[in-house]
Amino acid sequence: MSDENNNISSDENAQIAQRRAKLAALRAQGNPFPNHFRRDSLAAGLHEKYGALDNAALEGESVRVKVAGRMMAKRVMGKASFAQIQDMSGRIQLFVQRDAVSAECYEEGFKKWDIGDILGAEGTLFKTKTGELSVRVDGIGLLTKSLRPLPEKFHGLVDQEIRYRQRYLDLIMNEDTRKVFELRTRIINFMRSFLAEHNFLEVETPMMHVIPGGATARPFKTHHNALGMDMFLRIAPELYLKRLVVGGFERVFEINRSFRNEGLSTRHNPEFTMLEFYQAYADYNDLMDLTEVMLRKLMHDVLGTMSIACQGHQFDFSKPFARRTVQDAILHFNPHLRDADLESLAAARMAAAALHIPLKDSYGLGKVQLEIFEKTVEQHLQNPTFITAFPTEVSPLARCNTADPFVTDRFELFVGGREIANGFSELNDAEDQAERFRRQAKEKDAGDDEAMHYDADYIRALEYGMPPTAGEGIGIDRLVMLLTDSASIRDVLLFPHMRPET
RNA sequence: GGGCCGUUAGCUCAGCCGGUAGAGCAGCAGACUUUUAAUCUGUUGGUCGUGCGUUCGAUCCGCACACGGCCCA
Repeated sequence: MSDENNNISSDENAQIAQRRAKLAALRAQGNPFPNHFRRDSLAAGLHEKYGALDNAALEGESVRVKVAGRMMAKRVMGKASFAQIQDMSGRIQLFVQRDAVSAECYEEGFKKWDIGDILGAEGTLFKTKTGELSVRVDGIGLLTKSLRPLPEKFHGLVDQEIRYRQRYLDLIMNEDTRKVFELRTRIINFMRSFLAEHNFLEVETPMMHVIPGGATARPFKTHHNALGMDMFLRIAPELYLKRLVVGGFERVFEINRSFRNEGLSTRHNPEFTMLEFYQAYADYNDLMDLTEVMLRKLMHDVLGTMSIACQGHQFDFSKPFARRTVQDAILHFNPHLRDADLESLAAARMAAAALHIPLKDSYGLGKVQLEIFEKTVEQHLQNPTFITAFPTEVSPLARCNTADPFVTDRFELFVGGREIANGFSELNDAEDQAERFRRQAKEKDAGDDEAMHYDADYIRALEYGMPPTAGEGIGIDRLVMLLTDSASIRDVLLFPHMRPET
């Protein structure tokens, strides 16, 4: 180990120096980072089990406990002190008396320890005269010396930047933050077990792709040294999951990261978590039904409510989700438009121009319709709503509708004006898929760097035959934002992407 | 990418018309054996985000940059 002078950070201050001096004194007496203490209780468990008893009953049972955690409060009153330690479950108060732990331990140990230090303590449970369940400590030790002072006890840590950059500190200080991430995990666990119960097989597919596919997005590029080749971080797992359906895994899902090389915003992080699942012998209507059942059960089981408040709006999951097509939705929210305005490219372009929606010359009717939809409809889709029949032009992996091949058998689910899920009956016609890849490749050659590559192996897989299948992707981060009332994706990512500190 | 706002002690925040900075908490020293934002007495702590400019003089005014927040594309 380096000595004290070699290893100091640039933001040292007097308080840290004082703690380093205390640590140096501890080192002189022995190992200041012992790892022998074993607790037998967590704070929340004690409150749950003994919180209802009065002091007479508690003292009568003389319950011995060993607890450990970070000291978050310390109130010294001469020869007795109160402290609060925080563990993974919550907080418990310690009552530390000099005569119960020895004068040596009290004066030279406890009184010199700092808020933020990690302690182990044992003793018996009792209730103070104000009724707080506490441990009457008869043995206590320092388990880890903390060198940095914690934020102020009352206001806590408020600075957004520090909360994101030093999430560990945010988690120490803010119970709300801990709750968000615990809920995130419960949401993901729910979906995992829901799908497993419905006979879906969880799989892991490559995150490093030679041909990035499954979405229209710019990829991150990396390089494989031994193979001497560029590779891409995946923008979606879709094409690999469908290869597995070809292979006979007729229900598969994956929950993991994808990467898109785009800007950062309150809704975009370069790496984000998607759930994708695929079900053979099902179509997009089956998946809408499944999604509705899954989200309702998620609300019920995990949140315990069918109505959620997010950013000042209330969303109701108790009623059947509305379902309407892209065209119907456009007409509904633009009463001045009529069917004819969406039926030819020229008319749709005029309608878009009247709405001040910028278009590129390359856009066909489908893309123009989608632009109008995004600019005039999405924001109004507050309660859960499935939008169906997206134009084929903007759905290169989806199966065309049999009656109207201009659109695909595809849906997106919107809540609070935001897309939560995207699913469709899969295109399993290898020749049609090859033709769509060729069109995408042409657009890529023409300069659209978000257009898809031609994936010959994927076509080969389809040529063996993929059963009729429907697939869906759910943006986990955005779903968690919705369910935790979070304004920014950074609030639901433990370590959101940040520019380097200066 | 554009607009607006922010950056002052470890943390949360003040700081008037430009005259080298304050509070609370935390820390340090002391008192205190049922406190809980403990209390009481005393006290340390600052390259005011970075750089340039204007000025006799800049935390304050101007410009640029960095990071963050909000809104827009």
